[in-house]
Formats: sequence, C-alpha cells, structure tokens
Amino acid sequence: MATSKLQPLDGRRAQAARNDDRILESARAVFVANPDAPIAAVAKHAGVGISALYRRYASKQDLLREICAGGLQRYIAEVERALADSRDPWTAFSDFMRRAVDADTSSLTARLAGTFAPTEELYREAARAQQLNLQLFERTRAAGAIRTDVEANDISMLLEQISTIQLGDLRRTHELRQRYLALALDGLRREAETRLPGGPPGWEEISGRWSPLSD
Amino acid sequence: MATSKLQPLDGRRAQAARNDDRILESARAVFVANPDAPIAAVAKHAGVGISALYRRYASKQDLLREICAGGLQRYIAEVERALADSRDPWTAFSDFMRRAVDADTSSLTARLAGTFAPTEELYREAARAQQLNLQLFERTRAAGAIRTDVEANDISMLLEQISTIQLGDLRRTHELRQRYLALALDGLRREAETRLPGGPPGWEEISGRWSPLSD
DNA sequence: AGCAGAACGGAATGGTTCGTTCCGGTGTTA
DNA sequence: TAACACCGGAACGAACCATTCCGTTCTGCT
Repeated sequence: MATSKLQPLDGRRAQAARNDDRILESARAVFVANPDAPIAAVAKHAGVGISALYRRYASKQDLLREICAGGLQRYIAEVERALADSRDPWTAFSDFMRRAVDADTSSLTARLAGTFAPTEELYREAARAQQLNLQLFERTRAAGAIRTDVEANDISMLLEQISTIQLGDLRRTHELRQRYLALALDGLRREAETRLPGGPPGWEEISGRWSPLSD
Repeated sequence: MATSKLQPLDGRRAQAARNDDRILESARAVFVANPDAPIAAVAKHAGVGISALYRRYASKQDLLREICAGGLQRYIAEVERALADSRDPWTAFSDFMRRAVDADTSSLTARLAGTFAPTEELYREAARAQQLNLQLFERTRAAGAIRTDVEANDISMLLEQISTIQLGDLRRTHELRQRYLALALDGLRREAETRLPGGPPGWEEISGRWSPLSD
C-alpha cells in the first residue's frame, strides 16, 4: 500500500493516488449538487471509469458515508476553530457561520440524510458536532450577542435552510447564501419585542431523519 | 355533464364530484411532501384507483400543472388580500407572510419547478404574482418598515427557504416554519449597520428554473 | 327487467434508470 | 516477458413508474 519511496511517484501508483482525491472531490461536488445523482455522474465528473470508483468503495452507500463523514469532520474542525477564536464571541461566531456556509457541510449532513444507513461512528461524530455546536452557541449567547429566545438547534436549522439555496452557478449560489446568512445573522443578534413562536427543534427531531427512510 | 338538479346528488355522479376534490387535495398533499412521488401514491392517499386519476388528467404533468396553477392562484389571492388590507403596512405585510407560509404555496411553485413544462398561462400567472408581490413589498418598504437593502425578490427567496423546512409531522413542520418566519421577519424589519452582501436575485434567475431540466 | 355507458380498481405492460459486475486492455514491476 | 494493479466502459438485472387495459359495479332510462 504505502510506497516507501518519497519520490514524485510517476507511474500507475501516482495516478491512482491522485484519483483517490479526484474521486472524493467529485463525489462531494456531484452529490452536494444533487443528492441522488447516479454513480456514473461522479465517475464522469472525475474523468474516470466506473470501476475506478468500485475499486475504492464497495458500494454507493460506502461512498456516501465517506463523504458524509468528511463533511462532519470538516464541520467539527470549524467549530473547534471558532471555540479557539479569542476575539469577541459574536465575531468568532459569525465568522464561523460564514465558513460553515461556504464549506457547505450542511448540504452533506442534511440533504443526504436517509439515503444511506449511518454507522455507529457517524452517529457519535454527529453527536460530538452537536455538542461543540452547543458550546459555541452558549458562549456567544452568554456574551449577550444573541437574542435569548433562540436555541442552539435553531442554528443547525438555519444552516440547513441556507444550504438549500441553489440558484445559477456555484459562484452565484455562494454569494446568495452569504446574503441570506447575513440577513439571518442580523436577525439573531438583537432582542426583539416579540418572542419566537413554537419551540426549537430537539436533537431527536434533527437526527431522527438519518436512519430509516419510511415515507 | 352538469346535472340540472339541485338535489343532494347521491349516486355515481356525486361520488365522482366528491372524488374530484379528494384527488386534488391528495395530490397537493402528496406532492408537497415529496415532489417526485409516484402517481400511485396520490391514488392511494385519495383512497381511489389509478384510473380515477387518469379519467381526470391526461398525464402526470397535467395534474402537476393543475396543482401548481392552483397554488399560484392561492398565492395571488393572498397578496391581493394583503394589498387591500388597510391596517399599517407592516402588519398587513407580516400577516401576509404568515398566511403564505401556512398555505405552502412556495413548496408548490418552487419545489415542483422543472418537473413539468409550464404553460404560457402559467408563466403569465407567475409574472402577475411577481408583479403584485413587488407592489406589496414596495408599499411596505416605502412606509419605512423594511430595511432598505432588501429587495422584493428576496422575499420570494425567503419564502422558498422556509418552505424547505420539513421535520416531524405536519403540525410540527408548520410550527417550525412559523418560528423561522418570525425570526426572518424580525431580521427584515430594522435597518442594520452593515449592508447585505451580493445582490438580490433577478426575476430571470428565479423563474429560470421552470422550463427545461438540464442538470 | 334490461341495456348503454359512466366511473372505477387494480393488474399488466413497456420503457427507463441505476447499482453492480465483468471482460478485455494497458502500463508497471520484477 | 510474466504476473499484476488499475482502468474504461459495456452488459446485466432489478426496481420503479407512467400509462394502458380489462373486467366489474352502479345509474339512469326505457
């Protein structure tokens, strides 16, 4: 597996190693754009054959799981980065939100929900993300930067909503998402004279969509 | 066709007339929940056979178009009602938004986009809705009730975003939608110190998703 | 009483869309 | 040059679905 040579790696091996990345990136791009795209679309986007995919992943579900896990890790990394941010809480928080929207991780974790059976590990990672999320949120709210009738899970919902925006090309889509994120952030910031109706979603509600697909 | 009798209408005819409604309602419910549900799902939900559907609509597209047109008319009706509302502009506007979210018309017009070829008439109706929408929006903004860097098309986008929320049963979903609408409305209301990034979507951008489906 | 046909239910049909497998090829390495 | 890792993409088989078709039931009318 691991070639012990540190040389540029030309031949087949190098090509294969490069393909590893191309395939993962393509899969991300394709599935984010269209959660139930066929495997063939991923291969095409990556410029490889179908067998190049099946050499690496035993099934479509495996690939999906991998992508999802990657997104989750990315998300976790961003939250941790925000928690380590020593600037004022609101700045750290809002910067985090902008990064989260750009990274498009909610598209992965939310829009792919139900299309594959989650691993135990995936569940744990999701719970951990949730956990960190809560920490960041509470810190920000404790600093008086967020209206008091909003809860941590509302943040996840907002990110999901924003991730559904899809208009025009990639650039425009990202631009619009940042636009509505900015609007949402302005709404989060200050206290309002009326309390929000309904309760925030519970963790079971949010994570409940993951396992079975019983329409 | 039209039975000239004004009596309760018992027999086959009455049943059929009742089915007309049941089928339309079911189709709405089913397709709003899942835009690419099979025709059979609608039949099942309505408690009728498939042929009862095909007797009324020549094809799935026809049914879809019908549903969509209905949603658009409902939307138009609500905007007109808001325009006729003589209370202060913000109250009229925010009430309208709440009604629009409850009526779930954005789910129809937006999430069904691309699944059928729109009629000329549908286009016209959509343009008309857009037109009225603009009127209502400008009136509200002119009254100083909406931050100045938001545009009319932003409203459509917000409604779309909210219509993507789908969690738990119908009741809970509506509750949550109202929650995030309230948050969004609070964000729309007051001027902020920073201007929104990016530009609002253009009408071509929004309506462009309707005709061909070229993924 | 009996018939024409409206309105249906639901099985059968035919086409399409995929996930997955398989069958050569092509460099690479030893 | 023989064994092999990697691939491209055609072929296969299952699933899914819109639409059609056929047999049945119920109604209104003669």
